[in-house]
Amino acid sequence: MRIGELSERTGTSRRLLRYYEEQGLIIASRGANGYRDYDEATVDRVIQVRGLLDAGLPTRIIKQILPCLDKPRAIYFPDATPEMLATLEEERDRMARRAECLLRNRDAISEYLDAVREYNRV
Amino acid sequence: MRIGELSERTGTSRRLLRYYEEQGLIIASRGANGYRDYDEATVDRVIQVRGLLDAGLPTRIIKQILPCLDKPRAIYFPDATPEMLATLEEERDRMARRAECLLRNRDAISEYLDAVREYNRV
DNA sequence: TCGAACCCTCACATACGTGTGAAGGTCTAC
DNA sequence: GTAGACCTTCACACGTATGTGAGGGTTCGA
Repeated sequence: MRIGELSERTGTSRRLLRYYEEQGLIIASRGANGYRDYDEATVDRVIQVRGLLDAGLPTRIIKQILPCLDKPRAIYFPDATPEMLATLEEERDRMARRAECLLRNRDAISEYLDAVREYNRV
Repeated sequence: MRIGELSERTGTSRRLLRYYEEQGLIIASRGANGYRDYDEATVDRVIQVRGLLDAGLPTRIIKQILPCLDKPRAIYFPDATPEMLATLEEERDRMARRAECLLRNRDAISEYLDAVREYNRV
């Protein structure tokens, strides 16, 4: 699939798809004419990347954690240095803290909305 | 308390404290000499703001949701227009989605780390 | 064969959170 | 009264994710 289709199917501008490639988050083979050629799985990958970006992670980190997120990651464990594992652990904890913060504040907003609705009903 | 103390107690540069004020996230009264004067509650507020920023929310949004997060927000309900309520609801849902994404990927990382550890043990 | 609709690279632009430093005022302790 | 530590505003700079457009090649249908 070419970049236009991937763009439409993921709701992501062509510019950003090229940027993600530049950052090493997705890969594309090239046709004889130089056009990028994506395979089907890239759709999901782009959606995942966007989710992580929207969740506040920089591409640098996303690039690091993506290999752990591949579905059939089974057989080969890349040269996972202890430092890299430590980084991953750290990042995992950061993510947990972020999620906690988000949920806490989400609840607070919900409470507030409930209170306002109650107030307006009376 | 002056900006230096607030900076130390929140682990936030003076520059950023001034920026948060400029963005309407915190307020400070001024002494006769022009120095900012913060009250005790500002410490918690700054920490909350930092958490939200780290969770990926822009100051624009944080400014909007902060009023709902004040502890004794009881008595007055500000002129909560329907549009603002809708925005809040939307933002709440976005936060939930982000949190979900973070937790999902956190779990994936955990799984990966477990697998690697298992692999290295054998 | 022409035009539309793709694709390419390159480069400049913007918003946002943040750093850094200049130029200068205030306060405190020696 | 002077040095040092604090404060002020202002302004320029950077990294990151994104937009936009120029200049140019390719493909395909009328």
